[in-house]
Amino acid sequence: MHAELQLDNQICFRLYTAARLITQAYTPILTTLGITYPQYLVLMVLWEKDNQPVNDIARRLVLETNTVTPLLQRMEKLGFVVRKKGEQDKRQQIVSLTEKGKQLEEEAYAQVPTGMNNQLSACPLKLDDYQRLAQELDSIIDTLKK
Amino acid sequence: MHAELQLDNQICFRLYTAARLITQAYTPILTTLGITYPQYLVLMVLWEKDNQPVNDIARRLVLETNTVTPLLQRMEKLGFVVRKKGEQDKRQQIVSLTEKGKQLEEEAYAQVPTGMNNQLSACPLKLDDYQRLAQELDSIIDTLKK
DNA sequence: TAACATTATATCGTACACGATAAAAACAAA
DNA sequence: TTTGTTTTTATCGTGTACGATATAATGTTA
Repeated sequence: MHAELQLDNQICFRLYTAARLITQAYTPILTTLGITYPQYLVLMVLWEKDNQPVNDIARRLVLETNTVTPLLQRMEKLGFVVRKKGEQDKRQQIVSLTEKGKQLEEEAYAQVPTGMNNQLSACPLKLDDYQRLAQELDSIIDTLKK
Repeated sequence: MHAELQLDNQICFRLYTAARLITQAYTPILTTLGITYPQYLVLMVLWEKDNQPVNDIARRLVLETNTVTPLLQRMEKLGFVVRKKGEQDKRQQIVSLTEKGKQLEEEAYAQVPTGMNNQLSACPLKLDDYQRLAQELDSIIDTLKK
C-alpha cells in the first residue's frame, strides 16, 4: 500500500473532479442557451475579439486545433459562427460571430454568472481564496504548458 | 464587453485547463504502463480495496456508471481486471484485479510519482500551497457534489 | 526558381463523459 | 404473493480531447 498512489493524496484527481463538476454546474444554464461549455469558451474568446483564425482560438483555449476545428464546425452548423478563408493567408479559416452569436452575449451575461453564483453560494471560499486559487492554477498551467 | 464573461476572470476555465494539462502530463508515463489516466484512477481505487462493485468504484471517482462500465470493459479486455456477477446481489458486477493489474502497482509506484514531480519541478508552489489547494478544491467539490 | 521545410487546418481513430433509456434483480407494500 | 418501486448495470447517441496523419499554402534556401 503506497501512500503516493492513494486517491486522497492526489491533487490531480481533485483537479479532474472539480473541473468536471464545474462543467456539470454550467450545463443546465448553457443548455437553455443552446450551447455546451467548450462552445461557451469559444464564444467568450470571440466576444472579446471577433474574426480570429482557428489557431488563435485554439491557443487562447490551450486546446489543439484538432479539437477546435470540429467544435467550430458544430458551432457553424448551429448558426453561432461562420468560417471564411483568410484573404492574406489562404490556409487560415477566419472565425466570426453571426448575429445569433453576438446576441448570445447579453443572454449569457444575464444568466450565467448569476446561475453559477447560485450553485456555488454554499461554498465557503471567499473572494481572496478564489483569487489565490486562480494564481495557483495559473502557475500549474504555466509550468505544464510548454 | 462584460468583465464577468472574460476568460481571464474565469476560475472555471483555469480548472478545466489545469485538469487537462495535468492529464496530459500523466499520459507519457501511463502510456509506458499501457493505461490511460481514468484507467489509472480505477486501478488506484482497486489497489486500495479489491473486489468492488461498479457502483462503489463510480461513487469513489465521482463518475456515472455509464462512464465507468465501458471503462471497466476496456480494462477487462486489456487484462487488468475481471468482472464477476455478485453472489449475494446478482445485479452487481464485482470488479477484481488480475495478477497483471496487481503487478502494475509496483511499476506505477516506481514511475508515476517521480515522473510527475519531474514535470512539476519548475512549479513555484510549495507543499503548503498544494495542501491548501487540495482543501480548496475539496470545498468546491463538496459544494457541487449533490 | 526549384526543392525542402514549416505552418494552418482538416480527418481519422480511440477513449472518455454524460444525458436518456432499457432491463434485470431486489425491495416494499398492500 | 403480487404489484409497484427502487437499485444496479448496460446500451445508445452526442460532444469533446488528443495522438497520428494528410493536405494545401506559405516560407526558406540553395
